[in-house]
Amino acid sequence: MELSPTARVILGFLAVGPKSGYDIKQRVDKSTRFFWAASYGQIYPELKRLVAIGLVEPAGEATGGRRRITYRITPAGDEALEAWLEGPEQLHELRDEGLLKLFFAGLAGEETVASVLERKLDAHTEAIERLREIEPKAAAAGRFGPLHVLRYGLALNEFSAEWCERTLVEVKREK
Amino acid sequence: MELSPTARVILGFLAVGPKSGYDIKQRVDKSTRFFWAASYGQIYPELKRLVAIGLVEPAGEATGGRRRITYRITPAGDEALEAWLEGPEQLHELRDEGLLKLFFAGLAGEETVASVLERKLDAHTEAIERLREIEPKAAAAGRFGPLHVLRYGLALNEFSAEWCERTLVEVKREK
DNA sequence: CTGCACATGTAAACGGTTACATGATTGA
DNA sequence: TCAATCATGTAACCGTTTACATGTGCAG
Repeated sequence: MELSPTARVILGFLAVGPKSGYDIKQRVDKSTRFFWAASYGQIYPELKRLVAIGLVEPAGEATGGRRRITYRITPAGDEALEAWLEGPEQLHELRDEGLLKLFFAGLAGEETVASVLERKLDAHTEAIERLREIEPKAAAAGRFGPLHVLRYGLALNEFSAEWCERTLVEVKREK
Repeated sequence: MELSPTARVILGFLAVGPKSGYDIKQRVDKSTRFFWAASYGQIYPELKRLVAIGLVEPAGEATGGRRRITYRITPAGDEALEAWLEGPEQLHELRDEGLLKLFFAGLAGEETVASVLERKLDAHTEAIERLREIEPKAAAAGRFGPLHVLRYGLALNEFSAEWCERTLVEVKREK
C-alpha cells in the first residue's frame, strides 16, 4: 500500500496526535514546507481518501463553536507510516532557478552574474532569518526530528549564503 | 513575455549554439538536471511553441543521414533570455523525502532515525561521485557558469554528507 | 457591524513524468 | 541481421497550485 506524497505528511502529523485538515496545513506551513509542501487542494481530498482506505478515521466534529473535523490515525495507518519510514526510497528533488541563471549568466556579462548571485544570497539570508525565528520554539519542544531538520536547514542556507559571498568576491576580482 | 520553466533551459542552451531537441535533452541530463530537469515530453512541444512566438527558429533539417531538426535562437529570443536573466524572480524548491522521514522518524525509534540518515548519506555520496566524474570536463570547457554551478553542487553534497555523518554519531551516542 | 481568521471544500489549469509509437542508422 | 542508439513526437496520468465558493465566530 504505497502512500501518496501528501499522505506521507498527513500520516506523520496525525501520528503525533489528532488534527483537522486546517491544523495540518498550519503545521506544514510552519515546518516541513521548506522541504515538503502541501496545499488545501491536496490535504482535504487526501484525508477523505485515507479514511476510505482505513488509514485514518474521523475523531469527532466540532465541540461547539466552529465547524471542524478532526482526524486520528488508525493502527493500519501507523503500520503504513512505519513501513514508509523504513522503506528505502528517499526522493530528492531540487529546482533552483538561481543556479540555472548562473549556469547561463556568463553569456550576458559579469554584471548579470553578480546580480544573480546577489539575489541568491538575499534568498538564503532571508531563509536564515525565518529559520532562526522558529528555532527557539523547536528547541523548547524538544522533539529530536523537527529540531535537527531545522538546524540542517539553517546550516545549509548558511553554507549557501557563504558560497554566494565567496563567489561574488571571485567574480569581482576577475572583472 | 514570461518564459515557461522549460523555455528557460531551452533558450539558455540555444544561446550557446544551435541544437536539436535531442541535443538539448542530452545536455540537460549531463548538467542542469541536478537543479533543473526537463523531459522529451516537455522539450519537443515547447520548441514548437517557441518557434510559434518567434523566440526560436529552425536552422535546417538533417544534413544527410538521420532525421534531425536543429533550432537556433532569434534576436527576440536573446532579448527574452536576457530579460529573464536580469529579472528578480529566482524560484527555489526542495523536495527531500529523507528530511521528511527524519522529521517524523523519532516516533519510530532510534534505529529508524539512523537508517534514514544512512540512506540520505548514501544518496549524497553517490551524487558526489557522479559530480566528480563530470568535473574535469567542465573545468576543461572553461565556461564560468557551468563550472561554478558544478562546484557548488559538489560542495553542497559534501556538506550534507558530513552533516549526516555528524548527526549519525550524535544519534548513536544518545542510544 | 465589519473585517479578519477560522474552516472546508471543489474545479480548472499547469507542469511534469512515463509510456507508447514510429522509424532510421550504425556497429557488432 | 539484430540490438542499441539516434531522433521525434503524442497521450495518459499524476501531483500541485490557484482561484473560487461558502459559511462561522470573534475582536475591535
